[in-house]
Amino acid sequence: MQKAIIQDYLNNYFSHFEPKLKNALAKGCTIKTFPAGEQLMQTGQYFKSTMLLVGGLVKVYRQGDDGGEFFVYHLEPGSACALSMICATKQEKSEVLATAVEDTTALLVPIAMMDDLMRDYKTWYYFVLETYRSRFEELLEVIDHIAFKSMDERLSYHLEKLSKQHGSKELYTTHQQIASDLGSSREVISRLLKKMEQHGNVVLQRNSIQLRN
Amino acid sequence: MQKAIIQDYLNNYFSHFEPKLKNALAKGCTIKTFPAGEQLMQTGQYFKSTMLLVGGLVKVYRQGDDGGEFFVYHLEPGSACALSMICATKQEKSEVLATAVEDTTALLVPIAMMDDLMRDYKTWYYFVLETYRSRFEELLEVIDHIAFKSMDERLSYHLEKLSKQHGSKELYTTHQQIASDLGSSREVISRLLKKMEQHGNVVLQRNSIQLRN
DNA sequence: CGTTGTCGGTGACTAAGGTCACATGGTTCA
DNA sequence: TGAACCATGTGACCTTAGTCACCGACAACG
Repeated sequence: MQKAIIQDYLNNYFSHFEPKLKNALAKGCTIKTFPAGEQLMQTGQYFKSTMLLVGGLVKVYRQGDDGGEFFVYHLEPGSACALSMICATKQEKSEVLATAVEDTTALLVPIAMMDDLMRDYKTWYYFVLETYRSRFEELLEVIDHIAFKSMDERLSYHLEKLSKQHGSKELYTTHQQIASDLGSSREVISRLLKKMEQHGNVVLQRNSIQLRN
Repeated sequence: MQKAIIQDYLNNYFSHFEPKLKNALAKGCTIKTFPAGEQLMQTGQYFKSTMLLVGGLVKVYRQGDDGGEFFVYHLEPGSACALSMICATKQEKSEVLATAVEDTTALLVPIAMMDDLMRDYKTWYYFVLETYRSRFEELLEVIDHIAFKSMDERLSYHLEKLSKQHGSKELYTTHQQIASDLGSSREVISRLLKKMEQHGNVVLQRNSIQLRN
């Protein structure tokens, strides 16, 4: 039965929610899955519910007028999409894109529930604020990086981050992909990676990068 | 009497708050003023209250490791500092700097009140979310600009913004100041401004810039 | 096996923006 | 009036990163 599955998810990834809150959520939520590569969110979209991630990995990014994309942050199980929370409550448009990097599972919390949850469960309200705060910080970090750092620093940092995300020193990706994430071009990234390899910081193979150090 | 003054401020700048909410705020708030140039917020600071602006203008900016600063957004009367809201509730450190551009007046809402306000007044909770959402959007806009736009576009945009902020086509500032805001250097800004002047978009004088068009 | 597509490597060039050095011309104030 | 200071203008130069053109290597697949 679905409700039991939802309870399970909540216990695994949102264990700090009190039992009553979990029950309330289990009652109102539905489960939705997205295969890897699928868009969860487009610019200009309206939301009817907020999402709690319970499996997979989601990439959130911004699109420029010219079509270039720019990586902003990842969402992992146990986190919520701050934008969907607020856009849902306020019925505002979304301003970013999100796609599933891996097969992803999310709990959909209908906006109709939000007001009640907010009023009745301090844990929920703290959770929402905390979600916002941490995304906000990530944005500030992104700004710091593009404002103050050079490409090579940003590249190292990005690789580190990907590595932590997947819990592995072996990254399966292409130079082109990294270039889009950082808003740069393939050649530049290839060159910088080469330099890093010469310094012994990485080992390059086709379709994969191994981090040393 | 102070309570009446606070009520007055609330009526002027937060007129959409319902009377009960205004009363609750008036009971718990204190007024604080900051002379132009004073820091309202440093990195690493903890908050004991959240701020509602009721007069003046505040500049929020980020500081790089090297000491360079980078303008993020302005706060005007009628808005609240999203960061102080959340940092206050969560007792987390602040990550940005804020200084008063003009003499500034703010209402301080003690964090002890936040939980109750949040629970009892839907208007307040919507206000908090909306504050967050709009700051979030501004951050995304900043990211767009540094990621996708060239310096001359960013400069024009920044001047426009300053002009709207002060409600005047005459900006009293220095090239150096603009350069810091945009994370660039004085010479570059001077050159670009010169070019804009040649195109008839601005008129330059010592310590001031007049926008045309 | 050859064809085709994707990925990565590389040199040459360009453009944007940052840096340096120094000039100019107001402003202030003794 | 002249010294000190500040905001600005400007040429020369350098670095970073983006672009173009093209190549080789590998994989997939008929």
